[in-house]
Amino acid sequence: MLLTVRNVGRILDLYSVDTPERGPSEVAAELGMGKSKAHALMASMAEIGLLRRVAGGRYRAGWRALELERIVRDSSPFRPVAYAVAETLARHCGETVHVAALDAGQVIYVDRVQGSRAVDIPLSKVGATLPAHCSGVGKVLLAYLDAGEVDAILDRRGLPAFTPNTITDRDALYAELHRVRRDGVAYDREEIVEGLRCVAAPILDVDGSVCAAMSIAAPAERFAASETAYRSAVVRSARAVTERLRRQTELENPE
Amino acid sequence: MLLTVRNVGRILDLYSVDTPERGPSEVAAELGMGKSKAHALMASMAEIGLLRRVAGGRYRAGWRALELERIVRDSSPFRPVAYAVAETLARHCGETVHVAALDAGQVIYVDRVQGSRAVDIPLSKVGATLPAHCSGVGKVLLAYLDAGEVDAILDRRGLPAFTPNTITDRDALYAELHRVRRDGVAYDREEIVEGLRCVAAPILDVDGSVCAAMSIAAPAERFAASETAYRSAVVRSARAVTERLRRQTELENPE
DNA sequence: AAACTTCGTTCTGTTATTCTGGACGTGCCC
DNA sequence: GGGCACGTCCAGAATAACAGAACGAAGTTT
Repeated sequence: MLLTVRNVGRILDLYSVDTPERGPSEVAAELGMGKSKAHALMASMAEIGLLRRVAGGRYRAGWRALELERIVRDSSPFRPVAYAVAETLARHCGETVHVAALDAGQVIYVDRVQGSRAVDIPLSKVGATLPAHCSGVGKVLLAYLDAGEVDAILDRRGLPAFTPNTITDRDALYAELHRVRRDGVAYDREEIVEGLRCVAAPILDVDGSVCAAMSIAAPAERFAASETAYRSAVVRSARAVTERLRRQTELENPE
Repeated sequence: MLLTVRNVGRILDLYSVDTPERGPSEVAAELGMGKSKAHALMASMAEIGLLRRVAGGRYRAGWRALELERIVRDSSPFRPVAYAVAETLARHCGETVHVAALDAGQVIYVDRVQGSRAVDIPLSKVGATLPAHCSGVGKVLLAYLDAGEVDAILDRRGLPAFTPNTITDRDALYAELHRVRRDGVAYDREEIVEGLRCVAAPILDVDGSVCAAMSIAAPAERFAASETAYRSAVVRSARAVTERLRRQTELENPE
């Protein structure tokens, strides 16, 4: 891993919707590096459009994100398919449906569709990232990774607690991931937001690897009332995406 | 400028909607570097989420773009204001209205609103980048830069021709930029797509610097018929954005 | 109004990193 | 089944990045 690139990532990590602007000194202090190093990194990142220099020598997230977002959106084979299925599912069950992928060891919400009864979940905005150990989609995505990869992710990110239900013990998480592999579904039982539960299922790429996950999220009472229905619905929907992807590839590469 | 960061930028430059996937060898050949260097860079970029590793050790644009796009969108003060004004303007004139900013010496289209009579301009999709010397918005954004900065951009990007009308001579461009500063408007007279003209005006940040540009684009005949109307309309709209930004800041920081 | 702090930026020698070139294993095509 | 091209890994050689101090410019405090 190139150290300079890692530092680029650490600087990007500091930016969020709430803190959209930073200066070199600030970054240097937060990352424990010298001012001049932070400045060199940020000035360079500005030149390639990852950051942009604004008045007073401070730096904001750069415009290039708009271009990259378009490339990601238009070039991901499963995204349009998953979105269409998620829409149907959300209309059907009335809850919030998520599509998420794993990005640098974290869950990133790729799409979100709100059903008619859906409550707003501010944490799961499209493009938002969360630790993987505490959400249904996250557990699904971790469950099909090699054990070593999961270890590496946990080493880097830890198992921070969000509610009393969050799994903070490694062995407990491994046991949970084993169950997920066995059952083909993962639950989030108020492990990230109290009163919010969800059930998630894997979406498979054409090569059989798990490339994304889909989930239904609902308030705890409604979830308890419809748990089995939601469970089979999300499994069926995720399978439908997998299936459509397979057929799509067959159409493009007829053998 | 950190060399490693520059190389990250050069790799990102290679990605587009048409070529969303690359391997280390390919990148090494196109950028004139060793295979192992390209691999180290790409693997590192994947770890920070700028790229993502897909089957066969090939790399696609990474999910982190979704997060960054959201940060850019939600944290840019002028974007919501400019979008609202652009919408009104597009409804009024019926043509395509663009909002663009300068990003690493290139024009990036930040927003686009299609009017009722608008023709589709595939080059100007949101997030798309184009050289600055050949569009109305580009000339506006260059015109208010220091001469040295314009030189640096032209050194890096050159003045590629898209149509016979494209300005490819530096001195001719400098003269044009001088006119733009004097008049406060810039034209694109079929310099990027034959049959397409536009007129652009600057949007000023609260500190008086040009932070973006707005333009009306139309087919050459329609444009010729309404040139003076479009010109004053886009100037008025851009001023309206500037003015609203000023008032917005006053409200937030009352003195 | 003046001194002080804090910030972004620049500079230079020293240090640790990145780069080059080669080898390995794998999958694909001839 | 042999050869080619690819992604990945490794070790020495070359070079870029880092720390620390110094400068000018703002903004704040005295």
